[in-house]
Amino acid sequence: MTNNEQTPSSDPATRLDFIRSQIKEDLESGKHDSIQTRFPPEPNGYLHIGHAKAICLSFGVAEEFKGQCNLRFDDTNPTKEESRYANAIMEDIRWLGFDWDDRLYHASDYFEQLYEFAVKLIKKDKAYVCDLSADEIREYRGTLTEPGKDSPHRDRSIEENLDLFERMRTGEFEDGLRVLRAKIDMASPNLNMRDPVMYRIVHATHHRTGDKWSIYPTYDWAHGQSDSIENITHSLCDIGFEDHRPLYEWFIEQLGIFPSRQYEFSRLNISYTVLSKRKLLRLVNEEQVSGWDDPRMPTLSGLRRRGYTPEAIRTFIDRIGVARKRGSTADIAMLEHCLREDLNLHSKRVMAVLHPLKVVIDNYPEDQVEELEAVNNPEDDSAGNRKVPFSREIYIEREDFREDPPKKFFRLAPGREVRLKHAYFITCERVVKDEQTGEITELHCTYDPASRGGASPDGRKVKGTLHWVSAAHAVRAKVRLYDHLFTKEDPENNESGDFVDHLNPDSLETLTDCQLEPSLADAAPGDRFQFLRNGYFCVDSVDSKPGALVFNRTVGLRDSWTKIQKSKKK
RNA sequence: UGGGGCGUCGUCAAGUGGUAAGACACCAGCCUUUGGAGCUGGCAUUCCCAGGUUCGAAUCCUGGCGCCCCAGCCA
Repeated sequence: MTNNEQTPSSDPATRLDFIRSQIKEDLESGKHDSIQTRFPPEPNGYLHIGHAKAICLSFGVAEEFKGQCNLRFDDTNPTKEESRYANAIMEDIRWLGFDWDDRLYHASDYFEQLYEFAVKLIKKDKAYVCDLSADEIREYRGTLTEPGKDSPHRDRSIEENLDLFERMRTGEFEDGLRVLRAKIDMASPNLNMRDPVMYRIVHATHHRTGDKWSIYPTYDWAHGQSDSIENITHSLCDIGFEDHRPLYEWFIEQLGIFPSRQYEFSRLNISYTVLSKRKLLRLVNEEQVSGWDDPRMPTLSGLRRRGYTPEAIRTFIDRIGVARKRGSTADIAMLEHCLREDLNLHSKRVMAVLHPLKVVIDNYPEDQVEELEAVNNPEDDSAGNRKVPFSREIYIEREDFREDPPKKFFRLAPGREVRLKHAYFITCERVVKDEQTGEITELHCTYDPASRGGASPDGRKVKGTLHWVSAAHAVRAKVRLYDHLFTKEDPENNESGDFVDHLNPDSLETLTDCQLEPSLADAAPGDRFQFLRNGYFCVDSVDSKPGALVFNRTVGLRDSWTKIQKSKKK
């Protein structure tokens, strides 16, 4: 190496994880001139944030070390895979910010080559056709502590194997009647080496190859060989495949093809959610959520609809790092922190009252309307200002008033003065209640004209600042408040039953009578905002319509008031 | 009592023989026209345990203990 420009970071604070260290070493030693990775999703479901880790890693290291990352659909099981999934997967990867240029591949592109490889193995007496049933194969495999037994078909002649294998391909046999197996070692302590199945007979229409094939390769047989065909130098996968590595290498060695190498990293788990396709599919099928893109789902499409930014997800993935231990769970608070960090910098602030309480400002002229100046984003001067209408009747947040305020409650109460953000100081003079129910229906206040804009006219302090919306100008909208999908930190690993039992019954609360400032009237699907003092919200991309806006709460603001209250209750 | 992997703060995670990074969370305070943001400080005398080697060990050796993964013709 004449230079070390390929090192992604010279910052000593940014230590390389074990994968990047390996790559760096392979480049410096001259083992590889450049690196090639791949992301190999199976098109049988939607991508979730666990996949984002794999995507960021495989595409990320390729970028950092000036190599390439292919997108390869691992479509070896026609009974589970569909094109619609493939399309959604591509959309999600692009949304995250990665690109495979013209390198879109499919394991099914290699079926013919794989078949020839298999014939080669048969000719080397390293593979054979086995007539045992699935159950029998399981019995013959032995157990964790006992070796397996050789299949009675293990010693078939090469000619017979060749003939049978070809007839498997032509579709002569029924599903499950025979399989092609690698001839390795039925006594291996590694179960994966006990003559693993390479091909099974499946008469099903494949979403790309149609009815051309009646045999399909298994993961173990297809994956490593596909890697090798694409000259993948570093095949990154999750740690569940660790035990498969000897098999991965055995196939490559027997075939004498390009020696791709597999490296395993720990899969991502996140507290208060589940990250397994099988479980997510179940939530969808059982209609526990509205679909794969329900904003509560940890799928990329769900997170996107919820209002997450790709930047936040990528930052999160960077920060949790890469290691190779099993069973590590990132705190969802970390994810939410990365989200807020990004949203705080880039979201326009607006005022929206979620639980409206009417306030009449008695000393404010009846028909007067003022256009008050409001800062769009205190974190970003270039975001500019906007005008917000103010009038005699406004809405404030119901929880911003307490008739009998507890200690440290800085908001409105009888006789108390607070600031209306961007507007005036008001003092609560009178509380109007429903005679029957006792519910507070209206507040009467007076304002101090000298405090226009929210400035203190004489230096007097007000502890609280409230957001508000002019009643006459407000835009009514529906707002959905989302919370964690599960009530347990680890719903996937709970001895006390099924994970769906721990679904959070309050994961979605829909508010139908929210009052928003008028600038929001023409917000478009996907637009993100910070509702002042409330949190970050986005316009729902599916259900929102002009004139009937629907917002999703992406994540709340950090809320130290709620924290104070909770700690007092203890 | 088969094989593989892993044990460093509540969580994620650096550290590869020279005297425990960082992030999140948490706590205290400052500041504030968002109880937001920002800022300051605190937060592992100790690295699963026990021995050993060494001037010196989270890092090396020995022996324990604990947790996770593998018995699909799924990936």
